[in-house]
Amino acid sequence: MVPGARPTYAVIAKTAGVSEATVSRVLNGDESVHPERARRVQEAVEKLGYKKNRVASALASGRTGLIAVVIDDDLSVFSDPFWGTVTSGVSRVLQENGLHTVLMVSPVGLLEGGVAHYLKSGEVDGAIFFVLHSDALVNDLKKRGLPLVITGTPHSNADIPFVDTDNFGGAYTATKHLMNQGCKKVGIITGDIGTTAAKQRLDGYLQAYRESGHLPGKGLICEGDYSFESGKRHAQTLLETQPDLDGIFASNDLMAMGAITVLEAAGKSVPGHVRVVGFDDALIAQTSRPALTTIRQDVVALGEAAGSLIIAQLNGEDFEPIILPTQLVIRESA
Amino acid sequence: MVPGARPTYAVIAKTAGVSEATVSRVLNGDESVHPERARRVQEAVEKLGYKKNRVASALASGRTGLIAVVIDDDLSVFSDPFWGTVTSGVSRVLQENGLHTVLMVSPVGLLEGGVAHYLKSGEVDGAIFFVLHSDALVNDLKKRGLPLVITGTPHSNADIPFVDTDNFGGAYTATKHLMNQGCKKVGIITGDIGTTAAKQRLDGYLQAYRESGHLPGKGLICEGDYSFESGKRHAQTLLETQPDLDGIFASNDLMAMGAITVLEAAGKSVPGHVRVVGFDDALIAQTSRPALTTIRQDVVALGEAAGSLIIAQLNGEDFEPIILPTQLVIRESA
DNA sequence: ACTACCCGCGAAACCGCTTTCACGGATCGC
DNA sequence: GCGATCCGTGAAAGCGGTTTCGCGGGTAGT
Repeated sequence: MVPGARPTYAVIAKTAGVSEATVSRVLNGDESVHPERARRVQEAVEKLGYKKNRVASALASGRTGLIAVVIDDDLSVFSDPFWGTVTSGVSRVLQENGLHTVLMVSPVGLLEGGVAHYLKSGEVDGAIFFVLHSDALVNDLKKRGLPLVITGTPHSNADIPFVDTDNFGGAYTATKHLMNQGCKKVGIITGDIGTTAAKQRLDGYLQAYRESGHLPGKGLICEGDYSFESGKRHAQTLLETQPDLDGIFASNDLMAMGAITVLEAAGKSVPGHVRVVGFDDALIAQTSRPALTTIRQDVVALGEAAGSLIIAQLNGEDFEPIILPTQLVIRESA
Repeated sequence: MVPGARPTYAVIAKTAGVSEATVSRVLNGDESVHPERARRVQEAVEKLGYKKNRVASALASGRTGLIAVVIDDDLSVFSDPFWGTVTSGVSRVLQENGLHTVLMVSPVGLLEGGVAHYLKSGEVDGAIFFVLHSDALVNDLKKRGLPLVITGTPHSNADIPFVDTDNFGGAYTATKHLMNQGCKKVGIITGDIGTTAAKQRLDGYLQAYRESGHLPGKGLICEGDYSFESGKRHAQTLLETQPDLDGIFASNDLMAMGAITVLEAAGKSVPGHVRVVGFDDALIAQTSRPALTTIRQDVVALGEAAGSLIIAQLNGEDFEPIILPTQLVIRESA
C-alpha cells in the first residue's frame, strides 16, 4: 500500500494532540499514560480507522508474530491427511497465542538452500520442522538463536527441542499383533528411512521379530515413502518375491491401503490370506473395507505439542521433549 | 535477533569500500554498478555470511512476499483431505514465484475481526479466500487495494477475482446418474448453504429433479457441513424419515462415506438398497468398500488456479475467473 | 520556602533496508 | 578547448513503528 494510503502514528498523534510515542504507548497498553490523553488517542484511532502496520512494528520490535511450519518434503505429501491434521494442531495453538503460520513445504536441502535462507531472513520468530532428513540446518539455526521444534527424534543432537509419537512401541505392537494372530512371514513397508520416525518403526518391527526367535529376510523389508502408490508398489513386490507372505505392517495408513488394494486385486483376501496393519488411524482406516487395523497416534495432539513447545521457547520458559503414546486399533484387516 | 547479531548493509559497505546504496543495488541485481565494485560487495557478503533482513526490506519496499491463505472455517476442516490438497496447489504456485503462504484457518467474521485486522496490517501482499460466507470483508479489502482471489463464486460482487469448480454441473450429473439408475427418491446432503458452492450443488440437484418432472420433498434435503459426522447424522435422518429412499447425493466424499457407514450399519446395502454418490474424488472414494461413485474435481488445479490469479494481480496482468470442469467417476456405490 | 525526587510525556534515535537526488567525473559534440 | 550531457555513486531521507533519555512540573519532606 502506498504511503499516505492509510493513517500512521503521525496522523493519530496530530489528531489526538499527543506525540507519536504516546500513541505507541496507548496502543501497546502502557498504563502510565494519562487516561484523558489515552481516550483521545483511542478516539482518533476509531475516527481515522487506524490499523497498525505489522511490518514496521516487526522491524522496530524485532518480532514478526510469524512461525514457519517447515515440511522437509515436496507438496505431494498433502495427499496424506496426516499433514492437514497435524498442521491444524499446530495452527490452533499458534492462533491462540496471537501468532500466524507460514507454511513451507519443500526439501530443506543444504545450509544455503531456499528454506535456510528464508529462515535466516528474520521474517519468522521461530520454526517447527516436520520430516527432517538431517539436523544440519536445525543445528545451524539453533546456534543463531532461532526458537525451533522438530517433530520426530533428532538425528544426533539431543539439545534440539522435539515432540514425537512412540514410533518404536507402535510398530512393535503392530508386528506383535500380527504374530499373535499366527502370522509367520510379516513384511514391512517403511517410510523414508532417512527420517528417525521411519527408522524407529523399522526397529520396533525388528524387535518384535527378534523376540519371535528369528529375523526377517531382507526381502520382507521394503522402503516406501508414505504414499499410497508406494504401498501398492511394495505390496506387489512382496507378493511376487515372498510366496509365504501372511502379514504386512505398513508404516502409515495410506501405504496400508495401497497394499490392501493390490492384495485384493491379486486375489489375496485381507485378512484371509494376508493380514495388514497400518499406522495413524486416519479416517480412511475406518471407512475402507476391510476396515483397517492400525496403530493410532493422536496427530492433532502432536501438532499442538509442537506449537506449545515453540510458544514456551518464545516466552523463555522451560520445556521437555514430548513423546505421545500409540494404541492398537483392531478392525477387520488383522 | 538482537542488533549486531548479524551483519547489515553498513558492515558490508564498510568491508567492500562502497556505500550502502551500492550494496543494495548489487544485491538487488542493478547492472549499472561497476563490476569491480560489485565483485567486492559479493565477496564481503560471502565472507561475512550476510542475510538480507526481509522485514526491513518489506518496510522499505512495501512488499513482504507473503500471501495469506484464509479458510473461513474452524480448524476441524483439515480432517477433510480437500484442504491439504488445495493448499498444496496454492503453495506450489506461490513458491515457484518466490512467495510464502501464511495459513489462516478461522471464521472470517466481521469487518473488525481478527482475520480482517490481520489482512489490513500490511503483513501480506495478497489473500486467497476459501469457504466464504459473505463478500463483505473481501469487498472492503478490494477497495483498499489488496490483491485477492476467492475460491467459489462471489455472493454478490462480480468484480471479485475468483476460481471455482463447476458445482452446479457436477451435482446435476450426480443426481442425473442416480435417476438414470432407477432411483426415484434421491436425497441430498449439502455443504453449508451459506457458501455459494454448496448452494450451486443444491441447485444442480434441484435442476435434475425438475427435469424428472417433479421436485423433492423437503425431507430429502439435509444441510450438512462437509464433515464425516454430519454425513452420518443426516443419513440417519434420511433413513428414519424417508422410507422409500433409494439414492443419496452427498456434496463431498467425507459426507458420502459417513452416509455409507450409517446405511450399512442399518442393514441397507450400498448400492443394493440405496445408491450413493459423493463429490471430490478423494483417495477415500477409491479405497472404501463399496468404492465410492463420485464427482471428481481437480483440487490441486483449483489451488494452482487461485495461486495463478493472485500472481497475475501482483504483476499487474489481466486475468479471467477460472471455472474447472467436473467429471463423474463410476465405481461401486452407484 | 527550598531542595530533592519522581513521573508523564515528547523529541529523536533506531530498527535495516530501498530509493531519491545531487555531485563529480567522463565523454561527446561543436 | 569549452560547454553540455550523461551516468555511477554516495549521502541521506523515508518506510512506520518502538524505545530511550531528558525535561519540566508536581509533590513531599525538612
